[in-house]
Amino acid sequence: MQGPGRMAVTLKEVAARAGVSRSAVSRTFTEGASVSKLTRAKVMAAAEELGYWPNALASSLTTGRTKLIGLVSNNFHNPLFLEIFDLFTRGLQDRGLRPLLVNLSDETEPPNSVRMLRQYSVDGVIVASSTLPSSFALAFREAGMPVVHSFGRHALRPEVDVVGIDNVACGRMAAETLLARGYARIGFIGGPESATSTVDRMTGFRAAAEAAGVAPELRYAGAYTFEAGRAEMGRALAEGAAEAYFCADDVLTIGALSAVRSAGRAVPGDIGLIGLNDMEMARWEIFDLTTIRQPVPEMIDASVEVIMAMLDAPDRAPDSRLFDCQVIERGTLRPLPG
Amino acid sequence: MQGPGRMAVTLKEVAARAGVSRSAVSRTFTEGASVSKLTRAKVMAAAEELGYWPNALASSLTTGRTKLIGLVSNNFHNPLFLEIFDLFTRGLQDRGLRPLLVNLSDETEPPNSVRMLRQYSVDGVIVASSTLPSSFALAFREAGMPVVHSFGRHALRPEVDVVGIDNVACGRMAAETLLARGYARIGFIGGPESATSTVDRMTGFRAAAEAAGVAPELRYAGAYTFEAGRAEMGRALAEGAAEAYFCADDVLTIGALSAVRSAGRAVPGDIGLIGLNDMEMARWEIFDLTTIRQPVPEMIDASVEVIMAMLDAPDRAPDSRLFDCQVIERGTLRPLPG
DNA sequence: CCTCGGCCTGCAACCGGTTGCAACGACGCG
DNA sequence: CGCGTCGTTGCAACCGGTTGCAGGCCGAGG
Repeated sequence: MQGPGRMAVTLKEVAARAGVSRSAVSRTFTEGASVSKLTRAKVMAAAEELGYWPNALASSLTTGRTKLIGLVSNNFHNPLFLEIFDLFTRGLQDRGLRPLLVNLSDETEPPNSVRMLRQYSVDGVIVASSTLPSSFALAFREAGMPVVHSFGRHALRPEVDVVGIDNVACGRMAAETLLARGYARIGFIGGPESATSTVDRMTGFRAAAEAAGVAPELRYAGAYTFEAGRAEMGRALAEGAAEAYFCADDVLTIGALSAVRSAGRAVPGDIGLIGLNDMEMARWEIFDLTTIRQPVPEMIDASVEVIMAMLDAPDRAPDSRLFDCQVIERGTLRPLPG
Repeated sequence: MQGPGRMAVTLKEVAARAGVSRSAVSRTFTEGASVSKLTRAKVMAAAEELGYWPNALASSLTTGRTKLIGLVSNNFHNPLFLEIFDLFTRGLQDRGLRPLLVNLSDETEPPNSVRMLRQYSVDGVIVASSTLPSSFALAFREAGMPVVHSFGRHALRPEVDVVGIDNVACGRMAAETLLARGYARIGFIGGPESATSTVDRMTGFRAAAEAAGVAPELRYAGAYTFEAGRAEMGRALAEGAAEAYFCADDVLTIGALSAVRSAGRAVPGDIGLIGLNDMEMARWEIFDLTTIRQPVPEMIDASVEVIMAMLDAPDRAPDSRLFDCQVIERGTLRPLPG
């Protein structure tokens, strides 16, 4: 049952033991192939005794399928991404796919990663990042791999499949939420100015604010990190802060919260904060963040489904799937009047 | 230069274009093979034009090396592990290895994962977990794969390679740190009672406390999570808490901190806390955790080195590499007297 | 009883590389 | 000039599977 363990058992050995041809063994392990009950039984018995399982890499040579999916990201400092990796690995595993994790933190040009992913003949690539330029996803697609860019930027005629949220709408939603609560002077704290997520959220935020006749304060922390959020909020406080801020990411919001508290001011008493993502930590009582929830599990599920679909129909026209976000009321904003 | 992109270019096409045999092409791309300067140049030119790179999986068939390393874990809810994944992926990538990420959160028995890792012929396996039972690492080794258990339990005659810390010593260090600061009634809050890390840390803690003539309060939160830590600290407070606690993990400590603060008591004024790990978040000003630092980057570097060594000498006797930990003084313990 | 069709089976070629081996040419040396 | 050596090359077999094809077997139908 357990098999000899040490070395890998091959098709040939099973065939010999079962007294059938190698093809028969192969067919026993291939979904939908034509094998008689008897042969299958003999093969299974032999396989069981030897502890045989087909070598996925060898079969990929002829089938052209490795069931390997490149999971590429550069966000290894945002706790949200631990949740994301958890969900992606489970989602892929559940469907018989294997994530090949690629860390692009130090990479600025696509060619290296394209080459690597090609060398391993991944069946598809999931780019999970809100900060990687879309040139990466595009380069993968141009190299002939099915790609989905999760947490990427929406476009009307996208060049690669995107699963994301409407960042402009989220920015608008944030501004409206603040205004509805009677905050008059409001501000935005973004991440890297180069990240489309920050740009779009700012755009929506500003538009909604201006539509209501207020000119928002616009700030950029430069990164989606605690330290960046804290430092930027520190500067805001020094310059006479607004009454409430929309921080473009929860971890940024937590940094801002920290800065406000250690300046001896209260949240939401003195300054209101609203974040974005609703990562697990946002629920932690010590933060109790009011934030805009991004439906991460649903988005990841959709991403995996898109990749699955592309495995069968690689040349489908790319599509953009947007998910609705929703304000989660917790304790960093004063309540709605009335 | 970029090549046609669409489909994968093969050895044969390069050989044809360069006007040489397939072997010549293969040898051009194999370190240390015998090829003349002229042939190599012709091959490289052809390869460049076609955008050829050898298929790593095909070559693995004959070489027996995939350069794939199984990175298996079940800790997808502890922010420390995001740092760990970051460092592991970089460390592996830098050495030309590729992490195949395996999420064992729902898995209780090794056979499934053994089979999966064998199907993909990984060259080695890194078990990165402080809560997975050692039976997993052992099962991988028995299936013939080089294994290193990172953050695993130390043993004098280990059955698999281990890279870790001396948890008993850490427990002792924690107790001594608390006692040196004049805390008289001290307690321990562990994670899952089944995790060896919790057991060992408790053992050391209790031993050092008893050696000083104090009987520590022993508690178990049941998991290394914020909520568990918060709930357990809540119970401790309700039952009349000790003066200071050693929480067996930083995220647990943060949970405890949250409970203390929301009970209207102060840290470290009313209750002292010391954690373990020194994850990034511990430094966040809002927590400012006094904690025992585990040298994670060094440990991961060592783990990767061990795996590399095993690739060349798979039957080396397993060894246990322990790293020293160190108390990092921050703001959750009162200062040393005097 | 013969024929036809469908189900199984094994043969052999193939997937994209690697490698042992023998042959080949150039070169140095006696 | 003959010989041995070395570096280089291509052939062919092989890694562990898959799959088109043709042939064998069987039962059903005429």
